[in-house]
Amino acid sequence: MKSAKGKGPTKKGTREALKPVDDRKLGKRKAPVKADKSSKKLTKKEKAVKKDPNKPKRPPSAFFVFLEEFRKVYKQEHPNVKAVSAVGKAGGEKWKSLSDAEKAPFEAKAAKRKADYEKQISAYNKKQESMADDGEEESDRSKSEVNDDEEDSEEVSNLNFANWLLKLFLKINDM
DNA sequence: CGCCTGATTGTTCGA
DNA sequence: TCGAACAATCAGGCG
Repeated sequence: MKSAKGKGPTKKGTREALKPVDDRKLGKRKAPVKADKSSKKLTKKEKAVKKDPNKPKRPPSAFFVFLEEFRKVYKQEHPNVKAVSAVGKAGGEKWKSLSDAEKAPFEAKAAKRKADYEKQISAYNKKQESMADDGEEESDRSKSEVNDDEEDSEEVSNLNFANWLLKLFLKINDM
C-alpha cells in the first residue's frame, strides 16, 4: 500500500527538482547545512521566548488549512488516535484524493493568507527599521484592515466546511 | 521537568 | 533556479 509514497501521482515535473526535499523524510527534516550551533528547533523556543511578537510566522498552506479541518473530523472518527503522524498520513492521502474543485476553497484561503502575510511582513519590516533607530514601536494604524474585495462570505460556511469534509470523509472511508 | 520528534504537503525566503 | 527550512498538532520519549 503505497510504501513508495505518492512519488508518482503527485509529481508535477517541477516537483521533480524538489526531490531532495523528500530526503527530509529519511530522518532529519532540517539543518543539514547549518549544523552550527545547537541547531535545535528554535521555532518552539521562539514561541516561548517571544522575542519578536510581531514576527509573522508562515501562514498555513492550503494543505494545512485542509488539515486543520481534517484533524477535527479525524478526531471525531478516531478519538483514540494518538499520533500526529496518523492525521498527517491520512490527511495527506486524502488531500491527494481531493479534486481541484475541492482544493479550490482551500487554495482560496491560502491566497488570502498570502495577502495578509504580505501586510504583516511589510509592517514587520517597517517596524524593524523603526526600532533600529528608536525602539519606539507604535507606528500608525496598521490595524490590518484587509477588507478589500471579496471574501468574508464565509462565517457560516465554516461549519459547513467541517460538515462537508465529514461527509466526504465518511464517503471515502466507506469506499 | 521540559523540549524535541514524528508525518503530511505547501509555501516562502535565501544563496 | 534550486534548495533547504518551516508552518500545526499532540502525545510520547528522552536527557
